[in-house]
Amino acid sequence: MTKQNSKSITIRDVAQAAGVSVATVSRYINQTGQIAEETRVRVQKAMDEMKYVPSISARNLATNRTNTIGLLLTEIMGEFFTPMLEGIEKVTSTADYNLLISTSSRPQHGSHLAMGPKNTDGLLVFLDSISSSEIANLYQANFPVVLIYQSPPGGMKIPCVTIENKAASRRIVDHLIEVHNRKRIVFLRGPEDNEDSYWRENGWQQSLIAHNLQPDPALISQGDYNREVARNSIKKMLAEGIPFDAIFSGDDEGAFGVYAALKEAGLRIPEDVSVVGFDDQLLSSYLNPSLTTIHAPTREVGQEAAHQLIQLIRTGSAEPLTLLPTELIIRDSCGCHHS
Amino acid sequence: MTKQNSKSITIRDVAQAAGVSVATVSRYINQTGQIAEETRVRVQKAMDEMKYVPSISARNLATNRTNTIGLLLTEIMGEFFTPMLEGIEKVTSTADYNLLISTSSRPQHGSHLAMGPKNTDGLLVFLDSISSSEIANLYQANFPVVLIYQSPPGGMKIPCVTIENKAASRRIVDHLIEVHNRKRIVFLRGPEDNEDSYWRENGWQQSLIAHNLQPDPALISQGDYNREVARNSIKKMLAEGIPFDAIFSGDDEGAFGVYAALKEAGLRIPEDVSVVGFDDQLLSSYLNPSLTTIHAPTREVGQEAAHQLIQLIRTGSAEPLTLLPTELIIRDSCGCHHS
DNA sequence: CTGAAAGCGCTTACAG
DNA sequence: CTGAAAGCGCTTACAG
Repeated sequence: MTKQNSKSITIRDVAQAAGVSVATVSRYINQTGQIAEETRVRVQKAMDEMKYVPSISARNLATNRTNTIGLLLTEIMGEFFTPMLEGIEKVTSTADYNLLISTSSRPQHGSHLAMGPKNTDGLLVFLDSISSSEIANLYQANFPVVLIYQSPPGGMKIPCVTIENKAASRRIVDHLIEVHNRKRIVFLRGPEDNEDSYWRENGWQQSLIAHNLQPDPALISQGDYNREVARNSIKKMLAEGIPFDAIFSGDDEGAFGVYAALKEAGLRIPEDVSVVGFDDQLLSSYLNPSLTTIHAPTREVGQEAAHQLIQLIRTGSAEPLTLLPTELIIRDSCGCHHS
Repeated sequence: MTKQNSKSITIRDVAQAAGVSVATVSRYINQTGQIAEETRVRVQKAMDEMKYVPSISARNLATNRTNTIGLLLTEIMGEFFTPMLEGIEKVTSTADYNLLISTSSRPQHGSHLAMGPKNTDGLLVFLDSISSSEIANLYQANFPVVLIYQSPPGGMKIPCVTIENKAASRRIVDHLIEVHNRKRIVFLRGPEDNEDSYWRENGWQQSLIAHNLQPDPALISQGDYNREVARNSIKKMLAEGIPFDAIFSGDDEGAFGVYAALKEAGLRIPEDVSVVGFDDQLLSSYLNPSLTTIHAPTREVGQEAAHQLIQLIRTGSAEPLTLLPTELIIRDSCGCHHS
């Protein structure tokens, strides 16, 4: 075992060196209570000389706070996830919170969730990383939680931050129909029960109806927010001879798979098939042709969620629902800018 | 303030309910020491009924361990970073360690580094996220540290995990020369003092020399592992009329910028200019043309680093240097597979 | 403005 | 196999 600071210096050592009580040192460090100027100097000097670093564990135990925020995920998902993490990290670190990340609950002897009131001050819960009943437990314990990309189950009043899906989806499908005269537009669904996907499909449907086009169930297929799944879905539709002239993939990730499937089939984008996505990942503008999509402000979602959680921790209340605006990004894959 | 568990249940409550001492409950939870079967049952039952969750802070204070690993970064960098984080997270969570992430040191009253012996059991230090003197401090305190993509400064024996750069770089340049008959090959450097970039440049140079081509300083330019910087560098070279027929970008990120610059100039890849990179990011295979590059096993780097750190924490020693192999990935941008 | 002391919830020799 | 008790390093009423 590596010995860690065999004789770590404590607040007691500092107090002694400065000729004051530990209470005074504590007050100085935490800037709580008045302290004579002369005393401050002595304490600071002692701390500097001894290179004192407070014990977080002891502080946590004494205050019943942890100063850390937990982030719960199912997995760290590639491109999509990174900007969100950046946003979260930026806000939490600025507010002097530690960020604890956990992708899977790791039940231990006598524990239930890897994170909770005992080791965090509040939780950021991404999508369905934990079950509704676990959310309910936290909720009942009045423990600060903010949901990301997921609205609270069954009537719980848990703050949630997510993005506007439906109107944007409707707009992108409108574009396909009105500008590019597409009539048979495939919708590639996300994973089952995914809220975003639900609203995106809803937007797709409304657009069709508004243009007197009948939503054809045969044009709805599984994309799962996954390249390979999307790719196979399109291959299958092609093999089955289902006719279509455009594809609205529930997310960009799926659109990448669509590109592959279409390419393999010798179909051209956008001449033969218009393709549009949702998310506006980094990659999307680099595709050939560049992908027309809807920009989801993922980074801002992360920031906003962290903000709300910190506010919830500090004041006891937060915005019930934060709906971040999305934006239509017209590029080449729909048929625009195309000679 | 949100009240957290106003009356949180403790080990004392469990002990009382089970009719044993707290010592026994502690032993049971930690599986240290023998306990009568009958007693175990009673304790477990009490824990279940009360939904007991141990206080991490108290445990940490008592044991002087934190069970968390700190990850120090300069920033969370896009695509490149994600796989590494995945690798790290996987290993740490499997070994039941918490992962604490910090991108910037946030000096507080009386503290020096956001992470250290007081709140972590060991540190994963990525690139130059902290200064050499801080590394030296940790080293002298015999605190477990593993360096990622960076060798230890001045003779310190700190374990390091990184990738093979030079031989792979030499190989990719060889390929450009031998297979595609390129003669004026640009090298786009990474950020100043970046070790990887140094060795990649070294490989580039050796390949040229081995083929009797004089390394031309005019062909070395700044890429900074950054799209825009790389793009501007190439635009500048083009404007200055410096002739070249291939570009070896120090990393894929820069190669993306190269694509943009070449495209703007009306130059074709690979017909007019071969382009190759280093890293093999997710995006690279999706570019048009797909990017010939060197695969850096970033995910494995993360895993391996976490492994080494945990070993270091537990046994007191680890592999001094772990050099992960890289692999040449031939795609289209060099000129292969091109009719 | 400062100090003595209790308490936060665990772990761990030390006895038995 | 089990318990009593000290100790981990802080914070925070309570007095003064």
